[in-house]
Amino acid sequence: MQISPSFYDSLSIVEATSIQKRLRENLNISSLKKEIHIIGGADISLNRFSEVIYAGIVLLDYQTLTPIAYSLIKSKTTFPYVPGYLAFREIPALMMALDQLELKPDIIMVDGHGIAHPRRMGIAAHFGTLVSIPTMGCAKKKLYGKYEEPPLLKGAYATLRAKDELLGFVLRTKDKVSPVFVSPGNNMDFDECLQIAKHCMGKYRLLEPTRRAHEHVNLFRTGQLKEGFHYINQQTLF
DNA sequence: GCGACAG
DNA sequence: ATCTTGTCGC
Repeated sequence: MQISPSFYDSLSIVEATSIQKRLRENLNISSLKKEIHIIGGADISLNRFSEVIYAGIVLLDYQTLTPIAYSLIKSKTTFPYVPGYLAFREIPALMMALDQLELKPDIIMVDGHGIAHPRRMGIAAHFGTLVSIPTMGCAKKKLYGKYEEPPLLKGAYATLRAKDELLGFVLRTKDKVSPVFVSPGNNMDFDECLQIAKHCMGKYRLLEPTRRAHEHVNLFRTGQLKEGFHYINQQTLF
């Protein structure tokens, strides 16, 4: 057997929904009270119409936002993309990428939503209930909730909410670009989520952890990087 | 019944 | 998500 069969692939949407409702009981949105030295960025890449998915987690030094190492895994998924159920499609592969890490990050930023989800179980929240590392989500588009457009200045933000419940934030990561949506996944609170997101803003629209993860899984899919765990050669100038 | 709808 | 040229704005 080349690829581990996934339990998630056998689920129906109805079954997936009940799993989300059950996992929601395990959510813990409270301060991580821990210093962050390494942050991980998680993302997946795939060819259209293919069941093969390329997953990756890139580790960055939190202070400098410099990539330190990365884990890449090629896997398969048959669970379809259905808004609200992204976790069932991507988590099995992300779990393999995490297991393969020889160095574990203090927190992980996942490409997708945390609790900014109809049942508060976006991929980052779901992943966070399955692993021992705090998680948060950063998505490029809204899935659930309402918000007012934040000012067009980098760093400006608005709250994302459902009824009166706070779900996350809509953050302008760069002047005059569409904002990103950040929300806690598990074992982190709202303020920390926002502070971390602001800390990770670079010169691009995407936050550095997810931007680097996206970059790496794409290089992997196109054959420019190899599967496995690799430290990044910190080349010294001169 | 009609929109909205992560990747 | 991925494909994909030119084009508009700063």
